[in-house]
Amino acid sequence: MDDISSALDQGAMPDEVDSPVKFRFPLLLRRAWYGLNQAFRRRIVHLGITPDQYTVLRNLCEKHTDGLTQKDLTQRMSSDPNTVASLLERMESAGLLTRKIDDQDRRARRIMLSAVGKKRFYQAQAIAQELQGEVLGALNGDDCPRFMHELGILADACREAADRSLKGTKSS
Amino acid sequence: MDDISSALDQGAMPDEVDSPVKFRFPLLLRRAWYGLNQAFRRRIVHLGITPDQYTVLRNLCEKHTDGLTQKDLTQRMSSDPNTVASLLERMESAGLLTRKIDDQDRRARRIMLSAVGKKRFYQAQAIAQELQGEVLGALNGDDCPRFMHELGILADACREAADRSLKGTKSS
DNA sequence: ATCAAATATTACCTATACGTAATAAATTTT
DNA sequence: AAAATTTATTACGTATAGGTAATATTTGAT
Repeated sequence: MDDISSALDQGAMPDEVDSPVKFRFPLLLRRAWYGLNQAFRRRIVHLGITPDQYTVLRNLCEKHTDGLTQKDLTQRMSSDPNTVASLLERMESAGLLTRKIDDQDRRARRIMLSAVGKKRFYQAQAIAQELQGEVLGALNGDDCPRFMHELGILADACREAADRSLKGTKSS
Repeated sequence: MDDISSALDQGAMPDEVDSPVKFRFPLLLRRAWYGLNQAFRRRIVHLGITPDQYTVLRNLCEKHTDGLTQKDLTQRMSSDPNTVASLLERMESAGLLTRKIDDQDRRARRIMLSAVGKKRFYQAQAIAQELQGEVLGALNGDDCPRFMHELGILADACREAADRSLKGTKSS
């Protein structure tokens, strides 16, 4: 504890020295995610949906055959069952989708896009693509595929770290 | 609208064709951010703080001279005044920091880390660095600096897009 | 100096994020 | 097949994201 205090009272911040603020992964990730989300939220507010609701619509549109269960959606959205449940509740009230008990598994609920939901998705998709174009335009086009590949690797590593962090608490 | 419906009813999802799911920026960003956050939250829950509270502590530790105002913190965290206000309220109740009216500007509140807050930060920092090491280890070490540079560019582009999206609504 | 515009914060609201516990239905075990 | 276990969802609680409006203060214009 004395080490800590003295390190603090001197000028040198170990964290700063090791990795300058501009290059710290969590900071950049936070900044990018919140910025992108805020931009998108502001651009689609007139459609009466939020970025997360758009994510739901997109997932349903991509798998429109028989709809999806909440569990499916939870995984596809890298989200949480509780979050998805209340999200879908609001979206059902707003008439964007329907939820009915699954025939095969009566515990599960099958989510189906409504006509309104379908329409809202396509309206928002145009905006999403425009925004994505603006943002990715800041990057050299040639660098983009490699960057996305690496971001995918890190995203997987983050999810695995999260899963590991849970198991450690429960089983061992 | 007919175009939309017919496109939907055929098998081809335009979004899928243009850019495979695995490479879409918003998806990857979401996955990485939620995963990293969840992992960190699970690893520091025993310290009685959350990832966002850690971010506050880190910012205060890096600028420990005179503390920071809520406005300063808001900008440094790429966050929102409302969010920061309630965050700090909880942290003050938890004894992690103090808030007092600024001498120069009596509208502002100057935030100062407490001894407990300082201690919690250094406890959490060790965990944060370990986690960051695990995650970044998934990436080739040589690729890391370039990747971070590019992520920084995209983060800035996202923030600028968010700012643009706000002004468009108000002035023009 | 005074009044208007800008600014830091709070108050209040809705939408997530996600932990724990309860519930109900499916699956596995004995 | 009945009981124990697993699993999909809901119920409920706390923390964060962020919009709008109100408040207090500072700054700027007259």
